[in-house]
Amino acid sequence: MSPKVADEHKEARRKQILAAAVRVFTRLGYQAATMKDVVEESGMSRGGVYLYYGSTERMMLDLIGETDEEVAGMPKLARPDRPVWETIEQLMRHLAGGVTKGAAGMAPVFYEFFITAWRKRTYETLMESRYDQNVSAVVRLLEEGARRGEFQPRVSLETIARMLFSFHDGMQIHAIQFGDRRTDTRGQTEGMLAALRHLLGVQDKEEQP
Amino acid sequence: MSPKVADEHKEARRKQILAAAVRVFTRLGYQAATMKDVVEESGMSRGGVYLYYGSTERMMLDLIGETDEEVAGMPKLARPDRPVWETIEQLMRHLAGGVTKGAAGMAPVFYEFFITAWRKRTYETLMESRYDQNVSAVVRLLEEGARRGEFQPRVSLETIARMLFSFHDGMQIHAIQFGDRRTDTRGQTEGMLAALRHLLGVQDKEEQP
DNA sequence: TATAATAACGACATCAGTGTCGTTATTATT
DNA sequence: AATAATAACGACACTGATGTCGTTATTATA
Repeated sequence: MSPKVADEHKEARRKQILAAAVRVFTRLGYQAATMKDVVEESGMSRGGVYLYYGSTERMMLDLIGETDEEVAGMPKLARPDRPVWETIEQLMRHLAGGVTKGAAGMAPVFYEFFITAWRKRTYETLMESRYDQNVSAVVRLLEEGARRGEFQPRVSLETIARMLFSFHDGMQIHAIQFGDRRTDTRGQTEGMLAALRHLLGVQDKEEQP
Repeated sequence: MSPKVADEHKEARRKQILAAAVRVFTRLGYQAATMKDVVEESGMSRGGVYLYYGSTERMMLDLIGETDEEVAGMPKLARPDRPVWETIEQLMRHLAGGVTKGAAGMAPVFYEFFITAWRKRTYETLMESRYDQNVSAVVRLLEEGARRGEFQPRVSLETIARMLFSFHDGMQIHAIQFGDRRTDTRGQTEGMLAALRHLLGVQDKEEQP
C-alpha cells in the first residue's frame, strides 16, 4: 500500500503542463491550440498529459484562475497617505504600459477565449461576476476619493468605472492589433486621465492659482 | 460555344453562399465554422460551394468588404446647417444603440476574426489601414468643428478620435459578453459624451446663462 | 530487497473536416 | 432539336486531432 508520488510532485507536473500550454497558447492562440501541441511542447506523453487535463479548455480555466489570484491582490493599492487621484493616475499608466508586454503574451489569448466562451454560454456567470468584481473594485476606490472630499463627480461613479474598463479593454485590443505606436497608448491614456479628472471633478489643491 | 450562365446568376449564387455563411458564422462563430457547415446551410453541394469559395476565410473577407462599403458612406454625416457637436452626439448614440442588435449578429464574429487574423500576420496592412481610415474620418469631422469655432480642444484631435474608438470597441465587446443591461451602454455613452464635450472644449452658445 | 500501487507511456481505433475529380444536369447557341 | 460548354453534384481518399487502454516504469512502504 503506497501512493506512488507525493502531492507536490503531482502539482509540479500540473505546473509543467500549464507552462507548456502558455507557450502553445501564446504561439498559436486559444482556438488553434490542440492537445497534441501541448503534449509535444510539454515533453510528456499523450496519456500522461490526459491524466491531468482532458482539454485545452480546462488548462485555460486554470490559467485564468491564476491571474485572478494576482488581480485579487490589487485593491490594497489605495495608500492612506496619498491622494486617491494619484493612485488612479498610477493605475492607468501602469495598465497602459503593460499592453506592450502583453502583446506577445497571454492578453490576446484571454480576449480570444472570452469571446468564444461567450458564445458557448458556459461560464456566463463566471464572466459576469468577474466583470462585476472588477467594476466594484474600482468603484470602491473612487468612493474612497469622494469620501475624502477629493472628488465632486459629475456622473455616477459606477458609470465612470465602467467607462474606464471599456476604454482600457478597447485600447488594449487596438494596441494588440495595430501596435503600441500606431495606437498611441500614451497619448490616449493621458487624454483619458484628463477626461476622468473632469468627470470626477477632482479638487486640485496645488494647481488652483 | 456558349458560357452556361450569365454573370448575374453567378453573382446570385455567390450571394446565396455568403448569406448561408452569415447564418453559420452568427450561430457558431468564425473559427468554429467549417466549410461543411456552410455547404449544408447553403443547400448546395460541396463541389458547388468550392467552385465559388475555397475557405471560410475568403467568405469572411468578402463580408468585411461589404460592410466597409457601407461604412464608406458615413463621412457625409456632417450637415452644414447643424453644429458638428450635434452630429457627434447622434453618432455616439447611434453606435451605442447598434450594440444590442449586433450582439446577435456579426459584430462578435468580426472581433473574433480580427483577433485571429492579427495572429497570422496576414492582412496586417489591411487592418492597420482600416484603423487609420476610421480614425482620420473622425478627425476630419472634429477638424470641421474646430474650423467652425465650435471647439477649443484641450488635447490633440487625433488622440480624441482614437479614444473614441477605444471606448466604443471596448464597450461593444463588454456589451456582447455581459449584456446591454449589465454594461449600461446608455449611461456610459452619456458619460463619454460629457467627457468629450470637455476635451473638445465645446463652446456652448445656448447653455451659457 | 521485494512488492504493491500507480504514474507515465504510446500505439490504436475513431471521427470530423478537407479538397478533388469523374460524372451528371443545365443552358446558351447553332 | 442537337450540341458544346460548363455549372453543379457527391462519393472518395486523405489528413490530423481525439480519447482510450493495455503495457511498462517508477517509487513509497513493508
